[in-house]
Amino acid sequence: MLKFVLQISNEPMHHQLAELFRQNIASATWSQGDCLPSEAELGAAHGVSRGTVRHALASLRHEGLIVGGRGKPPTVARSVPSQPFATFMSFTEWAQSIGKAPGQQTYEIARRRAKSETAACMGLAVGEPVVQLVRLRLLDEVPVMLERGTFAFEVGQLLFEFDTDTGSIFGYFTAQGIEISRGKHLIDAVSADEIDASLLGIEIGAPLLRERRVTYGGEGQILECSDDRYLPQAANFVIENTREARAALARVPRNA
Amino acid sequence: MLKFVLQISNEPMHHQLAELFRQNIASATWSQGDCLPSEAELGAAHGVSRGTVRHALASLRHEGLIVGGRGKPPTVARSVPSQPFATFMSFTEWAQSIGKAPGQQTYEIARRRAKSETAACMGLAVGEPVVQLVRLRLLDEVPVMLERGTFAFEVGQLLFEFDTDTGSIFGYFTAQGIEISRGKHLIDAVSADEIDASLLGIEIGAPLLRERRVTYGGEGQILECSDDRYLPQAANFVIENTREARAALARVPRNA
DNA sequence: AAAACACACTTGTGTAGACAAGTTCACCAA
DNA sequence: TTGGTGAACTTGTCTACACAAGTGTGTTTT
Repeated sequence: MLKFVLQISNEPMHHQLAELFRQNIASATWSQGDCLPSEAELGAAHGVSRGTVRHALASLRHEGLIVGGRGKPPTVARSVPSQPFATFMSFTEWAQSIGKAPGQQTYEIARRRAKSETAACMGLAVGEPVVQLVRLRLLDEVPVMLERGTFAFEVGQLLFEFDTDTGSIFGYFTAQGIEISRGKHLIDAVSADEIDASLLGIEIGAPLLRERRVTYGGEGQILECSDDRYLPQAANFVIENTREARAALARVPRNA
Repeated sequence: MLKFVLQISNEPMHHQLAELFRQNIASATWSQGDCLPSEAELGAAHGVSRGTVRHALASLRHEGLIVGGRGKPPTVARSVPSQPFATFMSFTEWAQSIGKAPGQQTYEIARRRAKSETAACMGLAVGEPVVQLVRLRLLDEVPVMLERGTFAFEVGQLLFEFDTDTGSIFGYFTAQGIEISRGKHLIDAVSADEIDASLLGIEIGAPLLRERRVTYGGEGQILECSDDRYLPQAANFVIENTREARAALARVPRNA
């Protein structure tokens, strides 16, 4: 641990400390079950006040990475940090994070008038313009997921100036200054229909892990509604929850 | 808003404030998009320091309930709070929270020696004793989920003194003083096999939403590994993530 | 009318201190 | 040897303060 290394960046000190602590956990410098150094020790080591140390540790507690109570330092609850927002929201970034080559084949991109189901999801009136896309996603050239996306027209029209076969829409939007702030994901399972089966190379009726996502911009406006169908033998979702750190996670009943 | 009402409980003030704020959001007293009162106003209203208000607001930020930055009060990001730990971990408690009658039919409960796959999941040696259970779960008498659970012997043996047809194992363990501290959930999709199909009343090969869960005790020991298979038309998982609040959530590749 | 500036107010960061609640270990008495 | 006690240390809660960074509004200048 280098003293004062944290001052090189302009980031708030408690952010830098939290990131350093996450790295210590991910690299097994602090292993699962290990006690962390005391707050006083961490403060002395980094030249910050106890309050700043506590602020950083609070973030880790909220992520469920550390647990503990009064009288003894926290212990590492688990060794795998949660995925950053961008890694989860962007297939391309995720692929790269696991050391695989992302690939995409666009089967269609079209401007359309929203039908009733789409309009409901997008918070639009029926008939308003949207941009829709069907795209196969691959890892190391192997089909993994079929993506059906519907974009609000204001952002979707930008996609006609972007080659959707070359990479990440998330990344492209971000580069265009579009703020992507929040995602809501509904996870269920469906049978592969004819299109799924044909593009993913599987039998009609095979089970697919479906993620329906609503993506929100910085003002809370809906940017995208999508339906991503994963081969379950290729990708899954992992969620951890603890009694101490509420996860933004719920099991919900279906009305049908 | 009643001044000083928060002092009636022994809970730390910042916890009480956070809970009050969550209720304000859930009850739409503060609606999505609304600005919250300023920190100074909240502090004056509740007779606490600004630091305590900020501590409570930090919890809400970590849960993704509120967003915002310098110069103006935070706004409500969404109106649905995350599910409490116990509600997510306990089918019975979840059912009750959505106003449905939970039901369960135990098809088998047995003490066995762990086979290699089970041993690996439980962190045991092959051949060590475990308690295994197959149970159908119902909502308002309608089959919803088939649960296959494997319990560490130390806790699983208690189930032979409990009627698993009457209710919640989570609740029973808690009442027996067993601390349940953390859950790890892997979500994928499978085809219904013969047992699934027979007990859930569906066709062989129909898609099921599978949740494989590892449940940890207070010392980090594994209490249970389970395989829950939901009818996707009955229940799904909803997850929200934001750029500001890291969720303990990841998409992960499968090796097969 | 539009742009720039000043000011009051807001949140975010960081420090410091006090005290309560809890843990651990050494020492002493039974 | 075992159990109890006290001290040192730990974390958790709460308050107070200072300053930076940002927002919104009113006033002045162009």
